[in-house]
Amino acid sequence: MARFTAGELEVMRILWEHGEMKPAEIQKLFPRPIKNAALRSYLTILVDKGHLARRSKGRAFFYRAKTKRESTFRSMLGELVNTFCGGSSEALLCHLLAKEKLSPEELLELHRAAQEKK
Amino acid sequence: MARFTAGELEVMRILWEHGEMKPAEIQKLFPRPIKNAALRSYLTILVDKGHLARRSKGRAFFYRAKTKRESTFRSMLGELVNTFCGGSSEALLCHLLAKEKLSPEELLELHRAAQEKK
DNA sequence: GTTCACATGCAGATGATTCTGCACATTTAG
DNA sequence: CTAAATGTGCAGAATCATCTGCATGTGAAC
Repeated sequence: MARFTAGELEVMRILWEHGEMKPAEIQKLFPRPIKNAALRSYLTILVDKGHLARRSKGRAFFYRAKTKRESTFRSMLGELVNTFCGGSSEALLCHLLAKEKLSPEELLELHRAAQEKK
Repeated sequence: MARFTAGELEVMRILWEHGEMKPAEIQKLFPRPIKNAALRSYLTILVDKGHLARRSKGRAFFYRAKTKRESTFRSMLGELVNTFCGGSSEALLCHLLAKEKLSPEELLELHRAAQEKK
């Protein structure tokens, strides 16, 4: 559902973490130097797409994420799984387990943590 | 490293699976109706970017993937982990374990499978 | 040879993404 | 009041992604 370009995602990450902000604040947190006007161009597009909401407060506009971090994560993870793991998460899990070099004990600990999270 | 658009990824998936092909063959396997010329437009771009190689064979051009499926997978997975899991795969693992509703036994079985894969 | 199917070459339209420049409004410092 | 700093509005340039149309070339069937 939610497909973002690299630049859009940089904006979303900041707003997911910091809540409601105005462009100049986002600009300071941006992972690379970006001009204020260039950043506002991203913001306008994201508002048009419905991913951000904005409201006037004082003399500035404040922006906040409407599209949730968690649903974007699920959507992007789903696309990855579809493309590379035949649509099932099992292959992805297997890949991660192989890569992470976990002992069975660590794995079970992780499993317990996952159960708690639910 | 390797960043693909949705359309480019559709092409790459087919070539990863089928090896070397000419446009008309790719066209038949394409997940949606696409005109031959539109498809060739993708192919040209992917060759320019270095993701595909092409060679003349008979009267047609044949295309094959230069960028490997496995490295693209790693790259996209890495980006996902960076964006949503603070750069460590652990949170992703945890998320997947919670979602997959595995029993500890199934988990250990998966773990064994992962060890073997290495 | 003629004709048809298949394949590429090329030019470019369209819209999205990314970014720039400049004008103007408002707050704050002197 | 004046000037600098900070904020937005707006117009649009540059590039890329996606797709279309038409011309041309070549092999195969007749």
